[in-house]
Amino acid sequence: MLTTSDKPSKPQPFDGEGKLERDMFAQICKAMGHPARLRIIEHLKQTEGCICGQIVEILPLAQSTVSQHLKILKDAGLVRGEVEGPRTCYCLDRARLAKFKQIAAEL
Amino acid sequence: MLTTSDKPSKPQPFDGEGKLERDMFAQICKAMGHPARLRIIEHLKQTEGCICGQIVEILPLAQSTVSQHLKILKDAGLVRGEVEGPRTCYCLDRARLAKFKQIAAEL
DNA sequence: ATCGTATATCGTCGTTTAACGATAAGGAGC
DNA sequence: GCTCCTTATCGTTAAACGACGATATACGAT
Repeated sequence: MLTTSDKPSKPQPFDGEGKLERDMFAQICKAMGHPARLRIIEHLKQTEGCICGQIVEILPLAQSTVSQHLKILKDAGLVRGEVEGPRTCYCLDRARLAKFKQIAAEL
Repeated sequence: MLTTSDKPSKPQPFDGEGKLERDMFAQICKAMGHPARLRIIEHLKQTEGCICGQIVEILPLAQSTVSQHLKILKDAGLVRGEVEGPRTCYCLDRARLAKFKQIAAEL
């Protein structure tokens, strides 16, 4: 938890408690720390699952670049991709996004 | 705003409306996308202004590295540093943090 | 004026990111 | 079987990051 905790008074390398959650949160933040990826999240938010190709059309970026961004979002757990025949359908992991919001809110 | 907007139906380079706020939010996210910087924010949160040296003691990083992290946080507007004689007192910009939370919440 | 302390900045190095084009892999349809 | 179409991955490049030590700067104190 990122809430106020008892300080261990020992200057441990990075603090044990909260470290895992902090690292996770940092990864999500990092994933969202790029306008193109935020744009993708916004779009996914209001479309409830869409084909990768559509995302490519929205952004002024090459298809391979968009694929990279999607991978980063997937690695952060913010997005899931389900293969659907020859194409892939991406959708927001709303639970994950909610988790992010929750941690952010108690920051 | 990151809320639902009318789609311009033109694949503009990145979409005009919301771009500024999105870029700003992306910068803040990026700044928070590192465990050490999150750690700094957490500490600043519960100390209400503290000397740079204290932060250096908390983190297992060199003084110059910490200074760099503080600069990044300052550039993102999350932190303010006031020179106080020979030392510098850093404190959270809580309004900025609130802004971040607000945008995050309406994501 | 000098010394010591605290902080910022510089220069460097290795790693990662962001972008691209080109290529491979996996179906759908002929 | 081939041939599109869609997406992922590879290889490359330039730029940015993260870390460090060393140095410069700015004050307080002696």
